[in-house]
Amino acid sequence: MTANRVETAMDAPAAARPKATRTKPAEVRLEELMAAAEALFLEKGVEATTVSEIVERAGVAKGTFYHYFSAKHEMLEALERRYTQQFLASLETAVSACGAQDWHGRLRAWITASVAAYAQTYRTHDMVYTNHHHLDRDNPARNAILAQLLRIIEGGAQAGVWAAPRPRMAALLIYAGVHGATDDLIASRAEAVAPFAQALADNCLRLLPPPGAPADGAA
Amino acid sequence: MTANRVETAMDAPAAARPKATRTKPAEVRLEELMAAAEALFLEKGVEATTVSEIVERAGVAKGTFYHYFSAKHEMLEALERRYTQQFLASLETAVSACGAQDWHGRLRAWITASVAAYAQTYRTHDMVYTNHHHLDRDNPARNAILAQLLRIIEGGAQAGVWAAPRPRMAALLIYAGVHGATDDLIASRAEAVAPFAQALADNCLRLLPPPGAPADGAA
Amino acid sequence: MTANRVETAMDAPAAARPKATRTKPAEVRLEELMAAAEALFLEKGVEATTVSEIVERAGVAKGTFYHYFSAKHEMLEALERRYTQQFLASLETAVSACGAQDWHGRLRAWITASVAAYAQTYRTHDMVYTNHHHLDRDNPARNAILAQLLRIIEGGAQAGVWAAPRPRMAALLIYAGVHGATDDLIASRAEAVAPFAQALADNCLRLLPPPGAPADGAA
Amino acid sequence: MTANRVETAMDAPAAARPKATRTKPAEVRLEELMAAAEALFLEKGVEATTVSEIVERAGVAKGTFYHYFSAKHEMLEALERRYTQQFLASLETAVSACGAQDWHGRLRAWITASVAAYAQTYRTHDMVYTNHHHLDRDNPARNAILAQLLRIIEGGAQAGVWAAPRPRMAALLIYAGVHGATDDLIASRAEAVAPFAQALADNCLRLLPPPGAPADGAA
DNA sequence: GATGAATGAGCGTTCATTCAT
DNA sequence: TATGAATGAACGCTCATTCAT
Repeated sequence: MTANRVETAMDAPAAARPKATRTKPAEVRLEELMAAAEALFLEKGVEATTVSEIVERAGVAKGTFYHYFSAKHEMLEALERRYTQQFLASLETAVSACGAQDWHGRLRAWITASVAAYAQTYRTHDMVYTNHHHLDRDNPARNAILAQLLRIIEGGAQAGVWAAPRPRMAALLIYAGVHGATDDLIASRAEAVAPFAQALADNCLRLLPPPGAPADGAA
Repeated sequence: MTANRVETAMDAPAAARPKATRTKPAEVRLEELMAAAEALFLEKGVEATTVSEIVERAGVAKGTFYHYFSAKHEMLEALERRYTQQFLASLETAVSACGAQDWHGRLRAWITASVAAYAQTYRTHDMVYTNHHHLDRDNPARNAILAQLLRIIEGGAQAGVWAAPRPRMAALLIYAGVHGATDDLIASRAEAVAPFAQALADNCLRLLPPPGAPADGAA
Repeated sequence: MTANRVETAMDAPAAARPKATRTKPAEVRLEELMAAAEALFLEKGVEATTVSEIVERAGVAKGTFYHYFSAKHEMLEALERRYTQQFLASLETAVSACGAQDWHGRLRAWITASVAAYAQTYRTHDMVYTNHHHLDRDNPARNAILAQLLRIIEGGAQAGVWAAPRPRMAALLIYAGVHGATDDLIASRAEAVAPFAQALADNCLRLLPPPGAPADGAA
Repeated sequence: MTANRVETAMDAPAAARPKATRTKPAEVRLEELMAAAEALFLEKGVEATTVSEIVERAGVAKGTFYHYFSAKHEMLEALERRYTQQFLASLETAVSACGAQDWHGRLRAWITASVAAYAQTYRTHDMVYTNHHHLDRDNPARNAILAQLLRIIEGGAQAGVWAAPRPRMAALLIYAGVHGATDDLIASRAEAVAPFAQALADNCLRLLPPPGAPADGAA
C-alpha cells in the first residue's frame, strides 16, 4: 500500500518528509534488495511477489529497484547465480577433502554433501530451478553440477576403481536420484540426514560395479 | 412474447446476442476446449496462456469457457487428471504383460514403459508437474506412480528375487533417475529410445542386489 | 454452478436425463419464481442476486425465467407491485375498522397498523423502496400510502376534530417519522411493538392541535 | 544504465510508457478524482459508475485511481466521510450561534439548518446514505447527526423548557420528518425553503409539549 | 543516488440475455 | 411449455516499468 492512499492522505497533517534512507554504498543496497527479494520469493513464489513488495521490505523506493536491476527477472537471475556458486563451492570443498585417488571417498563425499546442501537449501533450490525448463541443456547451474559429478565417475573409471560404461547415465541417475530421494526425506521427515545420506551413497555406489563385471545388456 | 409475461416499459441494459457457433454435444465442446488449452499451455506455459487465447483457438466465446470450467485453474486440473490416468494406465498395461512372478521382467517393463511414455509426453509431463511443489507429498499423480513401482520392488523382495532393504529409497532412485536420465536423452537426442531404456533398466536393476548380499553400510 | 462443469462431466457416466419438472400451470410457475426471487433478494440484495440463482432455487431452467419475465428488473417490479398492494390493504383494513367519524381512532389505527406492518416486513420494504430514488414523485407505492394518510388528516380537519393548516406537511412528518422511528425500534429491539406504536401515535397526534390553536408562525 | 546495474540479455515483456499528465501535488489529484467520482455517482448512481469513467473524467490513467484509492468502494467511503463532516459542521455552526440556554432557538436552528443543508445537498445525501442499510445502527454519520439533535432535546428537557418523556423517539420523528418533508419540498418545488423550514420547526416543536402536560398514553 | 506519481495493456471473471431445439 | 448451451461486452483490478524531479 502506497503512502498516499486516501486514509492517510486525509488524516495525516502534511509533515516534512523525513527522507529516512541516506545514501548507502551500492554494495549494501544491492544486498538489502537481494535479501528482501529472496525472502519474498521463498515465501510466496517468484510470480506472486511484486516489485512493490520487494522495495517495501527493503525500505527503499520503487525507482531504486530499477537503479540496481533493469527488470524483475534480472533479480531472479542474480539470485540464481549467487546460489549456484555457493552450492557448487560446498560440493567442491567436500570432495577436495578426500585424497586425490580415493575415488570411493570422493563419490561418497559428493553424494553426502549434495544431500546435506540440498536438505538445507531445497527451498531456494526449488525457487531457482523451477524457472528453468527441466530439459534446458543450457541451464548453466545444472551443467556445472553434473560436470563435477561426471569428473569423479570418469576419474574412478580411469583409475580402475569401478566400471562405468555409460558414465553420463550413471551421473544422471545419481544426480536425479539424490534430489528425488532427498525431497522425500524432507517431506516425510522420517529420519536424520546423515544416515540417510550414507544409505543413499551405498545405493548409488552399487550403480558402479567393479571393473570386469559383465557390461550392461550382457546379462 | 407470451401472454403470461410480466411487462413494463423500461430501458433495456446492454443485450447479448449469441449467434455464431451452434450447440454441440458437451463432450465435444469440452474436448475442443481442453485440446486448445493443452496446446497453448505446452507452447507458452500455463501462466503465460490467457483464457482469451484458449477460447480464440477453440473458436468459442469467452463465456463458453466458463460454462465448462469454473476457473482457469480448473482447466489445468482437468488436464492433469486426464494425463495422469493415461500415464498410469500405459505403465500398468506394460507391467501386466509380464508373468505375475517374473519380477525382473515386471521391473524392466515398468522402467522401459516409463522411458517410452515420458519420452513421448515429457512436455505435458513437465507442464503438469511444474505446477506442484516437488515436495508435495499429496501430489496424487506422483504418489500413484510411485506406489505402482513400490509394489513391484516389494513384490520381488518378498519373492526372494532381490534384496530391498530400503524399498522406498530404491523406488525413489529409480523413479527420479528414469525421469532425469530421459530428460537428458531427449535433450541430447543422442540415441534411440529403446537401447537407452535397456541400459537404464540394467543400471537400475543393479540397485537391487541378489538376496544375501551384504546390507548397506556393511561394505 | 451448471451441471456440466468438468468435474461432473468427467465423473458421472452419462445417464438418461430425468427431466424432472413437468409442465405446470403458469400461475404456479410464476409464484415459484417470485418466491425464489423474493427470498434471494432479501437474503443478498437485488444486485447481488443472479438470474441463475433464482432459477436454481425455483428448480427450473434459465430459459423458463424469460418465459415469465422479460428481464430481471421486471421481476423486481412485479414483487414491488405485489408488496405495495398487500401493505396498502392491511392499512385500509385497520382504518376501516374504526367508525367513519372517529378521526382520532382512524389516525391511530393508521399509525399502529403502519408500525405493525412495517415491523413485520421492513426487509421487503427496504428491498422494494431502495430501488427508487427518495424523491421519485412518481413512486406509485409511496404516493398511494401518503394519499391514504392525507385523506385521514384532511377528513379530521374538515370534521373540526383537529387543525391542519398544512395537511401535507403533517402527513409527511407522520409518514417519515413512523418509518424512521420503527427502524430504530427494530434495530435496537428495545421494546415490544404495541406500546411503542401507542406512544408513537400519541406523539404524532400532538402534531395536529385542536382547532382554534394559533397557526404556525404565529408563536 | 548505471555501473551497478545487473544486466542480462533477455526479451523484455510489455513495457509501460507513462507520458501524458505531469505529476501534480497529491492533494490536487485526489481532489480531481473525488470531484469526478462525486459528479458521476450523482449522475448515474454508484453501481452504474465505472472506474473507467471516473478516470476518464479526471483525465488520468486507470492506474492512477488505484494509486490513490485501493478500491472503488474506498472512493465512496472517502466521499461519505467528507460529506458527513461538512454536514455536521454546518448544523453545529447554526446551533452554536444561539444562546446556550435558548433551547427553542437551538432546536429551531437545528431544524432550519438541516432543511437548508439537505435541500442543497440532498443528491449527495441520498447517494451517500443509500449505500447503508436503513437499519444500520452503526452508520456513524446518522448516529452523529442524531446524537447532535438528541443533545438539544435532552438539554431543553433538563432545563425545564419542554417535556421529553421519550427523547429518542422525538429525535427520530424530527430527524426522519425533516428529511421526508424536505424531500417533498424539493420534489414539488412548491415554495421557498425559508418559510417551509419555519413551518416545519413549528410543527416539530409541537412534539415537545410544555413541562407538566399529561404524559403519553394518559390522554 | 534516490524518489514515487503516473502509466495502460491486459488479466480473469461475471451474468443478463438469446434462441434453436 | 420448457430447455440450457452459447454469448460477449463490460467489469474491477494488477503491476512492471518510466522518468521528471
